[in-house]
Amino acid sequence: MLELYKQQTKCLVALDSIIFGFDGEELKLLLVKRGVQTDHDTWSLMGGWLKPNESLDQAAERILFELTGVTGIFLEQLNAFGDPSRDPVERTVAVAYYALVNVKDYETKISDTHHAQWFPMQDLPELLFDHREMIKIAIERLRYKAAFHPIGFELMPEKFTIPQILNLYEAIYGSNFDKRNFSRKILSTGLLIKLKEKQKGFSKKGAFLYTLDNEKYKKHSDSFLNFIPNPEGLV
Amino acid sequence: MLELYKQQTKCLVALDSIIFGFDGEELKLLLVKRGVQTDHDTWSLMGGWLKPNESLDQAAERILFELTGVTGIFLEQLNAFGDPSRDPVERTVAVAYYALVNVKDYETKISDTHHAQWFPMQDLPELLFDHREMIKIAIERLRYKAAFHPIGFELMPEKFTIPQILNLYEAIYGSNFDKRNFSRKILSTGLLIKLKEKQKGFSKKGAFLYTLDNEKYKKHSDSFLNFIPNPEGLV
DNA sequence: CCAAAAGTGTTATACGTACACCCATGA
DNA sequence: TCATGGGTGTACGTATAACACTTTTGG
Repeated sequence: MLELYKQQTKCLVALDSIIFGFDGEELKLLLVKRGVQTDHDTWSLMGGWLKPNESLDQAAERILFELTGVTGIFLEQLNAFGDPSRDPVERTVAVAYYALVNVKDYETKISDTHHAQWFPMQDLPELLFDHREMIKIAIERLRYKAAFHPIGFELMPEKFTIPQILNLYEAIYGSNFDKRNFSRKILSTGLLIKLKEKQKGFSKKGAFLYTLDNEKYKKHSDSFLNFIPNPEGLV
Repeated sequence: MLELYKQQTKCLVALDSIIFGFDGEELKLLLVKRGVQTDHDTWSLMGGWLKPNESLDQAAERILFELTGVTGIFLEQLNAFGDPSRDPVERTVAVAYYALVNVKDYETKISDTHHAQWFPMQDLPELLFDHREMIKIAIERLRYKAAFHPIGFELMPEKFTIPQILNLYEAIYGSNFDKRNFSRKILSTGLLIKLKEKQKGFSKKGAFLYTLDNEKYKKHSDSFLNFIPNPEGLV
C-alpha cells in the first residue's frame, strides 16, 4: 500500500478567498494587486499556500488574517479548482473559500495592510488565472445560500436599517424587490431587534436602526427560510 | 515569484466518490474493500489519485469508470478534505465527489469488477479515514440539493413508478410524505411522461410506469422547485 | 414648501397540508 | 373474497404577490 503512495505525483495546494463586502450601497469584492512580479494591471483573489500542519479551513483562516487582519468572520469552503493548466507556473490545486464581511467595520484595517482594494462586483479588473471563474461560482453560491439562510446579515454592520438589507439583497440577486413585502418577510424571521435610534444623514426622514438578535441568529443560522420573494429564476 | 512556488510543500491529491444508489426500495452506498493491505473489515469509498494532466472532474470521472465501468452519470464535486491527520500514511488532500446511480441498471457490471458492494445507508460498515464524515456531508448535500432540483431522477431507472419516487424521497429525507400530496407535486413539475405499461409483480394492482421527459429535464435541471413537502427540518 | 426616502395595509391568488375512500388484482 | 398496494379529490389555512398613499424632515 505504501508504495502506492510513493508513485503518485504531488501537487501544490493553494487557498484562494472570494471576499464579499457590503457598504450599505453596493456589493463589493476585495482584491489584491499580485505580488512583486511582471503583471501590471492584474489583480488577484487573496491567496496563499497550504502549510504542512494545518487543515484547509485553518489555512484559509490564517491567510485571510495575514492579508487583512480580519478574523472570526463567515468563511466557508466553496469548491476545489484543479484544471492542469489553471496556473501556468506549476500544477496547483486551489481550494476556494468565500467570506462575508461588512466593508465599513474593516475598511481602514484592510486597505492599510496589503494594498487590498474593494471593487464593485459590476466593475472588476482583469484577474489572475481562473479567479474570475471562482468569483462566478461564488456569487452563485452566495445567491443559493442567501435564499434560505440568513447569511446576508454577515455582510451588515452591527447596526443597520431595513432599506440597507433590501439594498444588499437587491445587489446579491441583481433585481428589485417590493420593499413592503421584503420588510415584512425580514421582520417575520424574528431575528431583528428594533433600536430607538435612527440612521440620519442619508435620507431626510432617517431610517430606524436594527440589530441582530444573536441568540436567535445562532439557533436559526442553519434553518431553512425562504428569504427572497421569488425563488424562480435562481441559480 | 517563481521562488515562492519552490518553497512550498507539495501534497498528494486524492479523489473519493460517494456513490449513492437506489434500487426502488432503499438508498444505498457503493463501497469497496480496501486494497491488498492489512485492514480486515475496513471498507472504503471509491478513490484514486489525481494524475498530472487531468482536471479534478476528469480524475473523478476516470476513477469512477475504472472501478465500476459506469460513465456519464451524475457526478458533482462535494468538498475538499484536508485535515493534516486524515490519512495517517501521508499528508493527502482529498477532493470528494458524490455520484447518483440507479442500482439495477449497473448491478452486475459493478459487483463483478472490483469487489464493490452496495450497503444500505442505515447499515454501513467500518470505514477508512474520514470517509464517514464525507458520507455525512454528502447526504446533507443530497438532501439540500434534492429539495430544489430534480436530481432524484438520476437515481431512478429508465422507467419508474410514482411509489418508487416516493420511496426514494422518503429514503433521502428519512421521513414519510403524504402520497397524495407527493404525487401531485411530482406530476406538477411536468417532467414525467406516463407510459401505457404497468409495473407488475410487486403489487397486485400494478403501478403505472413513467419516464423522464428528457427535453424538459435538461432545461429544468437547474431550476428551482420545492420538491419536498416540508422544507423546515432540513440541513 | 418641496423633494427624497421611510414606513405602512389590504386584497386576491396560489400553494401547502390534512385527510379517507374506492380500485384492481393475485392469491 | 380478501388483503395489499395503487390511485384519486376536496376543503381549509397560510404565504405570497401586487399594489399606492402618508409621513418625516433637510434643504
